[in-house]
Amino acid sequence: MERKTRVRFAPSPTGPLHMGGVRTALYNYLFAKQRGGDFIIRIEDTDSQRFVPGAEKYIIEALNWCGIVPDEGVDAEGRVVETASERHPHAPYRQSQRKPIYRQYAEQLVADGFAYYAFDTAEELGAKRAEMEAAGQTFIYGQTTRMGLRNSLSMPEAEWKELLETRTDWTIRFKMPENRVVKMEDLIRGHVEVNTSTLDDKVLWKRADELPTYHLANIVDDHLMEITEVIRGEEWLPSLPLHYLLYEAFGWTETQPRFAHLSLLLKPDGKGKLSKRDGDRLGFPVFPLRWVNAEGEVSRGYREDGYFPEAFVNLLAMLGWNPGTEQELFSLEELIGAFSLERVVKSGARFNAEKAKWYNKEYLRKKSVSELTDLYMPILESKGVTGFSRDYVEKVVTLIQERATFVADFWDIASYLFVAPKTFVEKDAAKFWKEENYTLALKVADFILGFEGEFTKENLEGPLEEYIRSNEWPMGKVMNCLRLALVGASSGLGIADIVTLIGKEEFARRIEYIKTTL
RNA sequence: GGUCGGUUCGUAUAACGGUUAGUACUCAAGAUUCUCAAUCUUGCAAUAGGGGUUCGAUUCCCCUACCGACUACCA
Repeated sequence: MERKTRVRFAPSPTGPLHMGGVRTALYNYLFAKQRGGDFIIRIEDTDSQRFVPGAEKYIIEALNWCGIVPDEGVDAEGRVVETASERHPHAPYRQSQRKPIYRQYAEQLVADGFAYYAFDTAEELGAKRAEMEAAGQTFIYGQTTRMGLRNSLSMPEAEWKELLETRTDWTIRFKMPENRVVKMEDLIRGHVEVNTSTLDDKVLWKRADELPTYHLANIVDDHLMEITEVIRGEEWLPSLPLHYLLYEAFGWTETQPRFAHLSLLLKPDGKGKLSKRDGDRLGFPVFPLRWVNAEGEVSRGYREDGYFPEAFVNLLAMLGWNPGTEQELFSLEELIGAFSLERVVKSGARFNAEKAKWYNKEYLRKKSVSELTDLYMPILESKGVTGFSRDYVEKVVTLIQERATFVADFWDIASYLFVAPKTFVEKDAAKFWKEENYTLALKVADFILGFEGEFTKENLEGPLEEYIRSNEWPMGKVMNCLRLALVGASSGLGIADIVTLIGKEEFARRIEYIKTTL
């Protein structure tokens, strides 16, 4: 039976979504869309201790910014997403709201002999663990130790049944079978085998808050929501055998989803996975959107740093996946068409900030002048620049578009097209602002001021160069002298471009100013 | 420590037994230009080590090294 593809991204609202998380969501989304399936966002908030206010909203907003919109799930306001005309038998999508669902499944496992009640307190277990570690050993709650602990397997029935009633801090643990080899298939890694004798009895459900742990909630929800493929981070690979066993215990193996475990994003330098600290240290964002935590600590975001969402999505897609061709630039739509789990790389990908910038630069070049102008206008305003027509700004943008990586670069590249330079680069001035140069340059300035006919680059450029050449003046020196007056440095746009853009009067003003200054 | 996963230029990756080991980013040099940028050209640079299997291994197997994840009443 061919089932409709349904995948989910299941973040835990314990903080802002890391770019690695966005990549996981993206791969899920691409996989689903390519197959005409559903992409679901499920919030895994079963850990009341680590809940962070605002995190869920952040996650939804971040995905939204990337163009990753769910077919089912919750939106930023916490509403159930309604697509098309379909109703959602799978709601709610927040595990805390699904609380009543889980207990029966956990109890069913106990009844069927796949799980048991455990009454050891966290303190008792902590002490045991410390004790074993002191002796150089590792404590695991499992087949070798469970009979020596306090649970419904080791205690007389009457006794544990009483504890079940009187205490509210017990748990339900999975009874890991002994010495069984679990054979698993991963869509990315292939065949994986693990012997259950190395595994412990994981807690599935907690009486204290009447909530399941990840493992139970995950399996139950994936089953109930008819998930067909689970694409998640590599950190889950070690618990895959447990999940297989859980599907088996529930009798759900027929509809068990297929699994794919993605490798992690690594630090650009040194060892370990990419962390929040790396961004601060190396100067790039680790999060899609800016985030301010409860302590007021700010983490920068790709959006706020000036990355286009298309660029961000593109660079993320290429971190651990490749199309098998030499194409590097992909729109979301193209990614949907080209994506495949078979071409996802097994090894961890080291993030490279330079390449990230390159992507943005490419996307900036593809943008329309009009769109870039829309983005640049507010920046100009924030610089206190007013009084320039949109037409003028568009002309500026046209000239500098291919020189920039971010829209914010526009100002650094060509602020002199809006305001006269106040300072002059000393080194450049020393090199070009010499008498033998500027006497000539001032004559050229007079030529420009006296230029008749329509004042455009096309009209001016030829005659201007011709004038300098015919006099056999040194082109480079003269031009750079003028540039110094116009730009404040000996680098920048062509003289004809600058002059025709700022106009004769402003040109004259800058020439007068530099005469008195240098 | 144990379990599982991984290892191709600095980085991202291609080559799914046969290539002068390709491409992109970065970096360097040159060309071009009134400068800078852009652009174009060229260059630097890799199969972790050791054993097998094979006519032939980047590719398959084993060992070692290194990296990573997991080893919570966290996800």
